[in-house]
Amino acid sequence: MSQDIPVTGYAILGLLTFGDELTGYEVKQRADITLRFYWVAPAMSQIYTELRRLTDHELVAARARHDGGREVTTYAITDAGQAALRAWMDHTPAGFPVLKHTVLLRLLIGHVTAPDETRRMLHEYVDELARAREDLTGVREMLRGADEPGEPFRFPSLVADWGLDYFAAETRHAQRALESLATHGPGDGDGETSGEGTDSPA
Amino acid sequence: MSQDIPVTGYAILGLLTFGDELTGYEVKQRADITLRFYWVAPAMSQIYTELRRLTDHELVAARARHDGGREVTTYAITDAGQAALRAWMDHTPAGFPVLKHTVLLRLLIGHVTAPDETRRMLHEYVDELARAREDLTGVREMLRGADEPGEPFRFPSLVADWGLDYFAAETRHAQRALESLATHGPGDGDGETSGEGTDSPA
DNA sequence: GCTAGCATGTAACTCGTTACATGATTGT
DNA sequence: ACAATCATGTAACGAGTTACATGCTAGC
Repeated sequence: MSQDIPVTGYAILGLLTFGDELTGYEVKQRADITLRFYWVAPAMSQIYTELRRLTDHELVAARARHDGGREVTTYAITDAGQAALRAWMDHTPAGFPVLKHTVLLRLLIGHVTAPDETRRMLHEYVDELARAREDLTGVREMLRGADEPGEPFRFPSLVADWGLDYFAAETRHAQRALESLATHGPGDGDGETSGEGTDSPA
Repeated sequence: MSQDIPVTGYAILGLLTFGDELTGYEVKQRADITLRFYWVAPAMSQIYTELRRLTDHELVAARARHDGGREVTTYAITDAGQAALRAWMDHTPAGFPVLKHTVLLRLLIGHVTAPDETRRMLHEYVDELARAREDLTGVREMLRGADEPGEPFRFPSLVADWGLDYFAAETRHAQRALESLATHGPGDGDGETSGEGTDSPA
């Protein structure tokens, strides 16, 4: 029944399972600190579109509130919404994650540009990874105190830890690539060519 | 000049920098073994659309051939295409990779379903990762013999190694999550709760 | 008085997908 | 002969983006 909800719709529905009743604006804020790391940070307009669709399907209930004199609409998940979310979790395959890795895409065709350019790109990526780790660490800290089994932020904490490990791993991979590129920089051609690119890390 | 080419267009352009002149069909095959792991595996129709656009911009040259009696069109990158690709590499930021991680998305809201369901999902993910590693290992083997600095598959090899490490890391992360979930399975509540979720892997 | 943040939407557009349609060639 | 693979496209559609438009409230 009603299979026509995009994944982002379920993601938003999921954000509404953590207790509170949120405005579209607040949903966006939550998405920006959680979803953005391993799903997407949907545009505001997309949030409202999705909330509209979920309301039409009666998976969320919209309620008009008065915050001061201003009209705001808050959204809460309904019982039907809980059921639909669970059905989606249990009966549709998760599928394999999709990586749109712009850095790896460019590294793949590194031969079309100067080595320095590629190294610069990798260094920038390492810097951005550091920033991402800081941000996610901040989020992780916010979850402390309610991250034990049975507590509300148990799963978000699991995911945040996974994400932090992922960023750490990416940093290592980028650094390894940089090392591999550094041994053949400008005015540098010899040294042992046999034993540094095949660490066999598995 | 002519900034209106989507990233997938540049990706295809990049595939054409490895020497040969390819048909749309062959581009698709190349994309399926390389791009699919860290970018996308574009649909055939998308490949043709993109080749059409690149031809219009004169970044690739289409040539009608006769393979037997059948008309086939092969595409080769032009000098302008080389220049455009290099300009894109050097003057547009790579940006941060986007992860559409369906497994993590579902893990985030693990509290809406049964623990067994979440564990099943993670086990399936581990299985799929194993298959992906096999596939990518096969690709990696094909690159051997031309993966030294200066050789054509140097960068693709770097990327394949990165990808293999990434899959290995994901497998570890999934297994860690499984362990963390297993300690509180049905009819199982003790064991040490203090020293297994905070390995601090950095 | 002004700016920044809160709050909600519409319109145009692009990328990319699935479904459909066609036909030739090669191997069994 | 028949199926699988090679090869090329069109059409409809969907998800998500940017740009635009509006207005309120709180703090400086």
